[in-house]
Amino acid sequence: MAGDSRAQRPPERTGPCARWPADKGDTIRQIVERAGDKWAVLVIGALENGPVRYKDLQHSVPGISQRMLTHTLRQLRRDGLVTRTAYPEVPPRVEYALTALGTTLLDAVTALIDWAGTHHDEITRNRARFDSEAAGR
Amino acid sequence: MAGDSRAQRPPERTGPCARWPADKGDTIRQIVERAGDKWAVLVIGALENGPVRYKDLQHSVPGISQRMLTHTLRQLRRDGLVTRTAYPEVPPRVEYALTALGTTLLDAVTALIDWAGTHHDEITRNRARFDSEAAGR
DNA sequence: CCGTATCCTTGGAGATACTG
DNA sequence: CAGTATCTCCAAGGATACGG
Repeated sequence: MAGDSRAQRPPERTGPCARWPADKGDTIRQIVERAGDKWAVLVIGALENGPVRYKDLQHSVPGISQRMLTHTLRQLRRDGLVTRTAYPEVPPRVEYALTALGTTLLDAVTALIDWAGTHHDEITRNRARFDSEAAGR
Repeated sequence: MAGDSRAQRPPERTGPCARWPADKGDTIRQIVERAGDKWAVLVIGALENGPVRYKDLQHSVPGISQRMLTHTLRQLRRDGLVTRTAYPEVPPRVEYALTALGTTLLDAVTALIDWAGTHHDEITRNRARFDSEAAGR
């Protein structure tokens, strides 16, 4: 009916894809993407062995800018993955640490990194082959 | 006069952070980021139960654009995670399927999704608390 | 039906300077 | 020392139209 020439942008949500819980889908995606976020993963990794100060984090995660460090820490705090503790001293000292929840995420991410490490060579070979076939052929 | 007014992006690599293998670091990161890539994960999930045609993938992954579907499939093929099979018929038919390697990645990603599902409520609560504290206070 | 090529918008992310 | 505010740039991603 009503021949809508141009399907008017159905506000279709990400949709019931395959297997995941559709209701929580949005949040789940955000969380998974956090695990794929370069800076978030690096920061979490840097906190592995206990509390670290802001400044030290900048050194532990070399390429990161202040902006991104602050931003990432805020996200992680918001999700309850890290805690922030400010000591009322001079000079000011602030320490960040993983929560229990954060530690479990680190474990999950570590599993993924292990997978990547295990198949690293195979994937590199696959890419080389694919590229040469695409180019040369 | 070589006036590089603006420090020209030192090609500083991501650097020896924390714990991962520094040599393979770059590739590892790319692979992990693939697991955090929304579309890649959704496409892989859609391929879980055997080969799927291009057109059907568009429906299985609702929000995706042709551009991104094609692009994602190309990446996944390049890494050797999916295969492409074109049947010389009319109308043309092309099927994509997970490789053995792709299946193992799906497992790893599924673990992460499970983690997200398990802690979904807790994280949602954390966020709500954080936001209300930040705003109200 | 299966893609590729093109245009265009948006926000992610770096550099810099300033405040508590 | 620990952050915030502001500017800018670029590339990821959506819409669209066309080619095989």
